[in-house]
Amino acid sequence: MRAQIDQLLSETLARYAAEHGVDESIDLNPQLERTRDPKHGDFTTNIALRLAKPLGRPPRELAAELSERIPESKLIAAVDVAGPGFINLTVAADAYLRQLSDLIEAGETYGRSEWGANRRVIVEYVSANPTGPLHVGHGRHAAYGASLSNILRATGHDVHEEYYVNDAGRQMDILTVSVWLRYLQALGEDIEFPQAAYQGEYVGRIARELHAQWEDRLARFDRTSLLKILTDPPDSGDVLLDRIIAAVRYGLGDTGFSVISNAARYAVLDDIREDLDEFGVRPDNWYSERSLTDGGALERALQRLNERDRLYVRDGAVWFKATEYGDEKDRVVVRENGATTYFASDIAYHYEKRTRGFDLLLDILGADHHGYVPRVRAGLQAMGEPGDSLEVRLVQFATLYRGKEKVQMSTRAGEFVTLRQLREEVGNDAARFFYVSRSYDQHLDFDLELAKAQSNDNPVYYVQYAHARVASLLKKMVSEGFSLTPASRSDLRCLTEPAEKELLVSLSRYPEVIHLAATNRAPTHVAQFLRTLAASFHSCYNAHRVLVSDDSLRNARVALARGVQQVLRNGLTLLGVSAPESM
RNA sequence: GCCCCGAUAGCUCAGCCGGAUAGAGCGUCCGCCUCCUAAGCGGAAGGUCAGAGGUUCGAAUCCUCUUCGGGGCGCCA
Repeated sequence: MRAQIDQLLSETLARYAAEHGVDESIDLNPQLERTRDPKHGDFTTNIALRLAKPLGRPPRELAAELSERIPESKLIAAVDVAGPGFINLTVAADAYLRQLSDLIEAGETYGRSEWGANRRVIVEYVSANPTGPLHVGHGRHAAYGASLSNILRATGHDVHEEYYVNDAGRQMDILTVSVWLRYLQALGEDIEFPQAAYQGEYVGRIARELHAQWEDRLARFDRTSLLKILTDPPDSGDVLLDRIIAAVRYGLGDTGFSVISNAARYAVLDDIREDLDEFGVRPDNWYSERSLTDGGALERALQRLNERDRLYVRDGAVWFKATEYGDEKDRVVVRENGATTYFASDIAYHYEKRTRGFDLLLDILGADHHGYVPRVRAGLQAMGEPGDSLEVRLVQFATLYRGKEKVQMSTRAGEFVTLRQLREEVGNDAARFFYVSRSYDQHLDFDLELAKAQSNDNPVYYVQYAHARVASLLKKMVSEGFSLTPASRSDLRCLTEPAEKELLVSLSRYPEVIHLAATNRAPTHVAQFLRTLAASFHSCYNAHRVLVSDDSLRNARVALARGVQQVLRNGLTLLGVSAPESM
């Protein structure tokens, strides 16, 4: 609806510009908006106000001249000039009724568009290290990334969802020795478990499974030097861990070490996969960082950078000339000890995404990565890819509260509330909705007490209830012997109450909301819209009986209720929230 | 020191590309079920949009500075 009116205005402006020889440099975007106050009609444009100065005309006169040139359309019932020079447009009542019929006809496809023109987008999100269960912060990323992917898909993008598995590097080694030390304890060895190692309960569980399978065969080597490290630890936890890693790797050999490492990784990844799956989050692909090394992609990427003269050696390390692409400083890609950095993997990974044919690489990252963005973009550019093929959305932190008290979270210390715990407490629907009810770029305070209380504070029930109410209404209609007769245009003309008009307007806005949500990468717009729509529905439902004896009026109101139900369901589905038939 | 995010009703937050009288929920107070689900609805009270400048016909919205919060700045990932 909005697009059609936009078109009318563009024609008007083009016509006016041609008649008066308007300079081409002047922005003729009509800036069409929905009105907030029904007294101002349905749509308004400020174009006369904005053009008044460049054209040297009084805004109200200009508005009047433009109004006269708006083409005849059965969409528009009235055009008024108001206030300082707004042009207010009143949409013909029948246009809304037509929209309602179209909506019911379109069903689950209502709101979809081809706007994205099949642009290939890869959305990378969550990508948590497989060193422990997902916590509440990851849940926000999961809900956001999955909902955004759905919205982009609904607006005609070719979307591929991916989870990048950071399964290489030191963190995995720390997990490995954490498991191994617990395994030693399972064997009955009396050792001090280091503070710096992973404390979580799952570490012990993996260790016990290893013990059951391997008995003592993963500890058959001389452990005296290792035990000495543990009984007389260095001050730094990191140094301690490095020594333990070296000692365990030496004692077990690469093969033995990778038995532990693989067991730990698979156990944690399986848990993450299952957790996300239950949360309705299902990436199309899990991309292993190790596969970059094993498949040679990392090596090839570094080689390519070298061929392009973007690397140099200093202090025994290999550096990438990130400053040449606007980064603050150059960055290390190969450390003095010969190990490649996480950043090196990321250059290779992002380049690899481009070679898979994606037009847009959309990364959903934590806000703590903001300093990281320029260098990844620099990496892409240095590889010969356009810098704007990378788009990064930084999700602000979710802070957890228990009532007034902030819950400290640290993966390594094992002090966290897991996503799974959260889901079990508040339910998947509430969690999904709650996570996207705040804009991704704002801090989110997640109060467990409040979420656990299952009070009416949680807006998901409110929206779902509206959906269930319609379902109940339709059942009631059948049990009272009314037939579901599609409403004719003349039936629909019975919808004359202000509350009904408000609903019709709301329903016609839905496609615009989806479009806006896609443009701004903001599923929250959908969530906010659903709350507003549900509120309008509850209000209307309370004021006007649907199952009245008058056939025309009943058919019309049933159609309106079905329209509401359809839009609620479509919106909830995009957010990964169920639309229950009864509550 | 540099960078990112924020400050809107007692609390938690919406507020689109700058637009007409700044909204909702919770809480408080007063009402509504012999009637389609009361997980609902109606009404009342509640505001220096952190502060100060600036741009503009017009600023909660854009720019600058200040204050106060949250986070980040590694040959970690």
